[in-house]
Amino acid sequence: MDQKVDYKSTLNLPDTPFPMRGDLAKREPNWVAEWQQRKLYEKIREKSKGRPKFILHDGPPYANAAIHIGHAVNKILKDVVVKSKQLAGYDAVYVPGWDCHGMPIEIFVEKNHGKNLPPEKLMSLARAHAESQVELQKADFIRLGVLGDWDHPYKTMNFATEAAEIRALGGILGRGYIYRGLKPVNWCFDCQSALAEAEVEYEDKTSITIDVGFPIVDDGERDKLAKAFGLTNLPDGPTFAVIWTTTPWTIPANQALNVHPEFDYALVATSRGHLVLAKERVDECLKTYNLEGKVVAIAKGLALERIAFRHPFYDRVSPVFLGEYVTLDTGTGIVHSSPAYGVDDFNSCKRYGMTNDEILNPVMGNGQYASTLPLFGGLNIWKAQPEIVKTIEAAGALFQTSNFKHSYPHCWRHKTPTVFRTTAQWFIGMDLKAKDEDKTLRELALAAIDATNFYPAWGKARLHSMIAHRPDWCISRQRKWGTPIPFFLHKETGELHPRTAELLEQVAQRVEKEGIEVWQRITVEELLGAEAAHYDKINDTLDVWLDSGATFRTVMAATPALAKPSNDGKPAQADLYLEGSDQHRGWFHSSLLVSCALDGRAPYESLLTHGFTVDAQGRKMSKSLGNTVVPQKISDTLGAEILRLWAGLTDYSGELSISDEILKRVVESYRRIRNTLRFLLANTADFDATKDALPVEDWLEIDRYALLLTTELQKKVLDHYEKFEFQPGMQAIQNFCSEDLGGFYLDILKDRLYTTGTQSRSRRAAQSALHHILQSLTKLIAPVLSFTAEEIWATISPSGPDGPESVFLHQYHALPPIRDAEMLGARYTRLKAIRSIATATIEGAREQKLVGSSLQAEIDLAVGEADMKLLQSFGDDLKFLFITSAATVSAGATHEPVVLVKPSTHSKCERCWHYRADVGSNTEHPTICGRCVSNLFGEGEKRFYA
RNA sequence: UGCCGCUUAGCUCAGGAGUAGAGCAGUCGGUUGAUAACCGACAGGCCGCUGGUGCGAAUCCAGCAGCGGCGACCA
Repeated sequence: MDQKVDYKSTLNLPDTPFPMRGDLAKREPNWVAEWQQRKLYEKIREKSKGRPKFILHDGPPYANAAIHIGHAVNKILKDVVVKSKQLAGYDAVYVPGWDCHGMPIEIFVEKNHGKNLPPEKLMSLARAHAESQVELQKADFIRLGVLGDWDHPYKTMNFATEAAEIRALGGILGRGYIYRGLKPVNWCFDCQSALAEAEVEYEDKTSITIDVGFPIVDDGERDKLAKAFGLTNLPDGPTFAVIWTTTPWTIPANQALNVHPEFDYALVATSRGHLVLAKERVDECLKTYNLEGKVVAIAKGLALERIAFRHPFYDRVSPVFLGEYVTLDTGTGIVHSSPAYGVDDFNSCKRYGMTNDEILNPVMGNGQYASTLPLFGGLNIWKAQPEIVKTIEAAGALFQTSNFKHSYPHCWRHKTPTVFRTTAQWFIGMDLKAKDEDKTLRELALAAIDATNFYPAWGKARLHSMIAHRPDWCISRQRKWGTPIPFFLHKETGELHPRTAELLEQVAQRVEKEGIEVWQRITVEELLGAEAAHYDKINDTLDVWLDSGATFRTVMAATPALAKPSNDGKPAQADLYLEGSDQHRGWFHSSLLVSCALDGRAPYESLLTHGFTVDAQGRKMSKSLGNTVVPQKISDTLGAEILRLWAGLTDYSGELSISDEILKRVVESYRRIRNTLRFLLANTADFDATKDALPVEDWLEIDRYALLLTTELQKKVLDHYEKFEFQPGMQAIQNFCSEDLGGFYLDILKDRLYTTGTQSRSRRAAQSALHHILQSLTKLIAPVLSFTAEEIWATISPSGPDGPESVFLHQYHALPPIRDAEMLGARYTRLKAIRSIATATIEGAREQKLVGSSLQAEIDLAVGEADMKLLQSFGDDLKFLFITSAATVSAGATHEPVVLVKPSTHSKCERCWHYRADVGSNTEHPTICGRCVSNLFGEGEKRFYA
């Protein structure tokens, strides 16, 4: 053996086709395509038959425009939940859905094809547009690695769903919750429709404010006013009740003035006559009016009741009504009341006996004054405001005008200011009781909230207070692209047709076949025959929030895959609804009300909420700030896997911040996890668990300890997953890879894996442990790092005739039990403490250039009695634990171990790199040590601990 | 304006009355048999601010600030 021997080739070095770099952006689309081609979702369903179902019912995104980061977060979290439940042994079904009716699509169609299209034309264009948007978003969702029944998603515009919604409407009506009422409702002039609470958002708006004087009507009223102020006569000259408003456009509809019964009102003498103002507001008002004034008399608001003033420019009387809602914060303490355009105004006027017919409503649905309105007919109300101010001024009634910035309701679709407008609408009454219920709908909903689990817990208080305070739900819309409210009203009485339930079913059957468009074609005669002459057909549509709010019934209960067995005759609840926190007033809310109206309980057992995405500074994402992060771009550069890991590593209960730096950190985390898994793969490449695995009892001690750490990790992570806490789970995995594996077990293990006999017990024991760790970790990361887990799985279990196997067809790994867990934990906890002292000391020696690699060092550990016993118990294997060439133990003077490091004086074994006295002891192999000779040609070294 | 939540190292997050923690990033070094990887050491924090109760507060209490959310009839 004179020739140089290639000992390196005798080592068992890592070997794997699994690349170090994921090349995610490029390779992910292949996985996605493969999942689709192999019908993975269906295979999982097949395999899970008979297991308990876990239903995460998808909240339908609105079918409009490409997805943004918020959509991505939501879908990824849903996917992580579903997969974690699937791996936990459930049949975790996921049927994605889309919200397809409603304004944005209708607006889109109007923009592109013009207004005033024939209804059926509009609807077919809307349907086609919605369909295209569903496809667009679907592709983006699939690209994120989300598994679901993408071939059979639900759409609220499916004929069957539309029909089911009409039946649900019938159900709610049948239970007695629906009524028609004349009320002020939120109104958007751009929608030309009523809006629900959830469709209104507050934005800053600058309004024109005016202070307007309403002159006292006549001598009779002057006397009453004098009396109210305890005067015998009202002083001569003009007398005004002065009001302040931020909505001059409501002045033409003014029909009353409101004062607070308890407040003091002053009669103030000024150069412009006598003014009635709240006493507390006098000084400030006079200042703004630039007037000197003197309080002549004081009266309680109560005394002013029903005294009549005159409208500033119309020949009309405006009486004083009492209102508790009047405040003294701003204004004059007197509020002008236009019952058609304010909730309080409406209520107080009704209380004073005003009939519906008496309420003036000169503003049309499009925001213009009716042509019949004197002075301003045909004008847009916002544009008319300066004119109104001028008119008031010309009438000598204007005391002040200025601009005022305040928070004001806006349409969340159009972003334009909304108003309250009194119209006849259909409502679901919050405080109504069904015939067989002793609780009101509101009470039912509150009780249902109590019975629901919230993640995080504060969601409960939030939804509770919303439901407790919300007004009745206005469910009718004056639009076309929506589920019709197919009612017939009696022309004289305004009553619903007595056979409404039956008629609804007839319409539902038609809709089931022809879609909601059919309502446009159905004539009154067709359904009512001879009665037709007495009935009007309603053309309102339903609020889209009812579409999505009813999906637990129209979709979940109607889709066999989503239906869980029910034990009480009512459809089973979903296990979970998971949406952004804005859905407390959206889908969580509407679903709760519809479900309580129909079934008297919530449609879900648990609610999970996540926050919104913000940038690194915590600012909201907005196009104008230029801080938006586009999911498609991340998928195409870093890979969707990075976005998934970002979601998994972020505490989603608050805001989720994302930025380039944050993503960079996520990429680092990804590499760490990926490379650890790669090492496990590479060192078990020649290991066939079915043939080579050793029972735990035959492993070396440190292998059992590694198994113990893995068992603890898996338990911890699964406990977190159970509570939908992915961030701490993923962080634990990351730490496990760095600390327990990279920094300890794997580092120590390399010598044994590489140098001992390929099939030796020592090596097979290590591989047995690595096998279990790999199995466990791969499945633990799979919910979040789905692509990577699948790639690992394909490496572990190569393709069968059916293509590569999927990790998602499996469950979390069942780790073998460990008998001596407690003892192992104690031993190695102390060992690691001693080890960190040793590594620090070796580092010191390295700095002094005494040693380079730790294998150049020999250490002596001077320790106390207990530690001595511990360390000696490792016998000859002790050095392996410290990755030194030798490790001895001696009695130390102190309790704390003292480590002595010296460079080895022996030669370095060419093969195992240990410095040993027996290098060259075998003359046939002069450059390697006795240990290597034995491992290569003899019985192999005996190891028991490491 | 009211209520709720958050505020700990450059980043993501733990901890929760008793001498500040992890991972990643940074710096330095080792290794070159996980190599665009791996190992080690080091450095880095008035634990948002101000008070209070404790022997002792990042931790409990009060107030304030910033950020976020929700609510609000400002006619």
